[in-house]
Amino acid sequence: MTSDSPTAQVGTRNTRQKAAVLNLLQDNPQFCSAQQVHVQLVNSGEGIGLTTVYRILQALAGAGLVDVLRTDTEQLYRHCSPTHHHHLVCRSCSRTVEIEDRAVEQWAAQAAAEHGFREVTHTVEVFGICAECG
Amino acid sequence: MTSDSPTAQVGTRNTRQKAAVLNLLQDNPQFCSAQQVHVQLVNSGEGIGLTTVYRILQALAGAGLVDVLRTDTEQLYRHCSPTHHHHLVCRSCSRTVEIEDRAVEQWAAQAAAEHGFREVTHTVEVFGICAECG
DNA sequence: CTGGGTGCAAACCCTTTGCAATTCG
DNA sequence: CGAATTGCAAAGGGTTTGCACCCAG
Repeated sequence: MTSDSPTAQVGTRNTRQKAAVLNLLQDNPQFCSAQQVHVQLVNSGEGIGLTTVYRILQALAGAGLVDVLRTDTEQLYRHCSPTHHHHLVCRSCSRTVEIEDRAVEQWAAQAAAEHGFREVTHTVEVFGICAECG
Repeated sequence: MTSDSPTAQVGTRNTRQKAAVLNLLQDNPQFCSAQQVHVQLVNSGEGIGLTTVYRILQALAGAGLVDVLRTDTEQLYRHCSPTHHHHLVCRSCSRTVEIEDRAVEQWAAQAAAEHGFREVTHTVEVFGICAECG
């Protein structure tokens, strides 16, 4: 938590690979796995290794530029707005909507405080079937 | 759905292994991994295979008798009350408190409804450092 | 008896790491 | 040039599966 700059540096060098990953994420508003990102990049002609995709994705997540969603077996990444928010994800088509509400934050903070917990964080994910899939 | 026997809904037979796992979980109010459960059972003299622990834990989770919490690398299981609730977990010692608040449920339901989502479910986990560890 | 349950070992699968070659600055 | 970055191959690590044996009903 040491960088607040908008285009927070992910590492110190600008490489073709980083640009490619970041680019793909910005065009894709959906959650996708590291492997999917890799395949898509390779298919679109970008020479990039799977390892590198993992490393860049980790760096981006650490920098808060992408959200991470854990499923049963893998982690999904998605470009996101820098402000705190949560997701509403369709169980069927994975369509994702960012949602936000201060009430939840307050509720979490208060519930934690009541039990003497400090340095509170929370994870919230809402799942459902979207209108299109319904 | 009424269950009189402790191993109800988890397979069709009552075995020593199922009873042992269920027993351990009931004595342990904390989240613990399948591997931890296995080690504890073996140390206490219960002959049981790791595979079996995994299978029983899965069955219990499916039957709603235990909660599942996903961390970076593993899944933690914990005996839980049958009613809907969430957890407040200490990042340091893993002490866990069940918390509940209708406001969150309503918030999630409403947020989903606003975007046309149906069959809504949600996952909420609150993390912090408990008083003892602070 | 009979089929669900068990358990060992090996397979799985996503993810991470070792290390040499590459490339940005 | 020098250090950060890349990428292949191989290791890691929790979880699942194949298959033969076992035991609750």
